[in-house]
Amino acid sequence: MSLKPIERKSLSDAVFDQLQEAIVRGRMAPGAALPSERTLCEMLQVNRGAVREALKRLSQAGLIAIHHGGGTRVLDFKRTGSLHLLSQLLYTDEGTINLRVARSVMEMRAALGPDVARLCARRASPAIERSLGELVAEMEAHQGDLPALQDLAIRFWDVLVSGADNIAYELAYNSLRDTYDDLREVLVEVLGEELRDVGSYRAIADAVRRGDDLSATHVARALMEKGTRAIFQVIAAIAEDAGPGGETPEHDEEVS
Amino acid sequence: MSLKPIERKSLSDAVFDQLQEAIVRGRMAPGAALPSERTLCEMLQVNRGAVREALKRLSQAGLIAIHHGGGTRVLDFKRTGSLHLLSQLLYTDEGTINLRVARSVMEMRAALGPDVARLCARRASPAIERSLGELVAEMEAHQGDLPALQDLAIRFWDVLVSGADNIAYELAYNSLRDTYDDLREVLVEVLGEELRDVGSYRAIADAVRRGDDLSATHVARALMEKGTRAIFQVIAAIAEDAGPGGETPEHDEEVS
DNA sequence: GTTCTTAAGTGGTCATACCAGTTGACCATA
DNA sequence: TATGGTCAACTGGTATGACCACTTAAGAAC
Repeated sequence: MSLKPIERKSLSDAVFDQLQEAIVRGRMAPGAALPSERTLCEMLQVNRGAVREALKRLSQAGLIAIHHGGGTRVLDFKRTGSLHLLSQLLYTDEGTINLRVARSVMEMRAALGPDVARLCARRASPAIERSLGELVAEMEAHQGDLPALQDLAIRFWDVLVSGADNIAYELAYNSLRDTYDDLREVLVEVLGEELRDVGSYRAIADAVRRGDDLSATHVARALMEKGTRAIFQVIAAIAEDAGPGGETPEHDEEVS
Repeated sequence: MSLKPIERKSLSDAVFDQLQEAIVRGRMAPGAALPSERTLCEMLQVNRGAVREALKRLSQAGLIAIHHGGGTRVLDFKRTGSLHLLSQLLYTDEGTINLRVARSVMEMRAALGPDVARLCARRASPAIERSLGELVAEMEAHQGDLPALQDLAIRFWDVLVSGADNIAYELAYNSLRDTYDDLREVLVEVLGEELRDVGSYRAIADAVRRGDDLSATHVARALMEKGTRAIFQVIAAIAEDAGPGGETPEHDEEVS
């Protein structure tokens, strides 16, 4: 039997989640004033410390602005938020996936992936090259086992990103991977063609070993285009289903 | 006369800053145990609430992991941190600029910029198109005034990013812009050639209006390459200065 | 040795008091 | 009218002490 660890949540975490959800979902518009800390205590039935811890976190996340003596207001997270918000934005109130967010993630992946491969080919250390080779070998040993390939592909990119020696890419990748992780089961089939293309992963690993940045870039681009195309087809199909009229989702379309 | 607002800092902010600095600078290695909350109170001479608020924030930022009853440990922020850390990483202990971080930011800018232009050309609303046109007109009216051009260029990208209708790009851009803002004075000269190229901004705005995504992409790429090349020359020169041996900084080189 | 118990230490929660900054109404003065 | 002063009523910020919940490891019991 497979049991999951019990997930515990501190009070301040619960307060944070509730407020973050309200803000990110737009139930509290930018500029709106939050209730005072003491009022929140009453509404949420917790002590002030828990509320303050939550508010401080929201402030740091760029969701609210706290002013000593002057109240607390909601910010426009699209202007002040950071990438880690992606995983919060991915799901809608009803638990369905927000297609616009999913599309955004795939687009960013497609834009950064080739450049990650390029930089890795230029800068990778022997240790990185070896790791990539081992991962590809494992992929070749798991042809057909899609979930295993997905897992290996993620680890492949973990290594590739760290080999690119670009801290901005590493940090951005952390957020993208978090979001992608939430979509794993959904995407394993959609991205099947990309995941099964072990030859391309091999080609990237080889290009990195040779220091052939041009080749690494092109292979990576072609590889990611497979997945991107597949995703966009799915999105278009759902959008068509929900309301015909355009090839892209005009508003927040969803999929369960 | 130009007076700046007095900057105040709450105790928990001060605690947060001190700990974040220690972690990000590597003075506390990943896996190391933090002192207990009560110990930190004594060391920092503040009450426990302030310490807890700071620790909660560090936890959310992916810098530490708090375990109820089991202590608090430092995480590897390169694996768990988010993009907003960039602005913290930009400066070294001595207040000099970390060239590897600066290079990372410029590389990410160069990778995302053209795709932002592409998506904006595909999806921009008439309001966005008009904003871009107005900004370019202002640029043309300020030829030669480099600081003004820099300001307008930032606003140009603000609009372009929001027009791309990609939430991931918007959030990532927030962090990049924060980091870039810290470098404004330093970069205004280095990026002079890029900033003076108002024709390219005009071309992008026009391409967006026409919905010509291909043209928008190419012009944006060419535009950013000017700046990227300039930056890399400066970095190479400094690296050469500090210690000859390679065209890229081998370790954390710095510039005041 | 293995298992259980227990004490010490950790983070989590709570209540209360008071300090510090902001706001707006009101008033005095020029 | 307009400027500045005063004050009361908010707001968030800090402090303290107590207790609860959980983890860990040392020691006792088998």
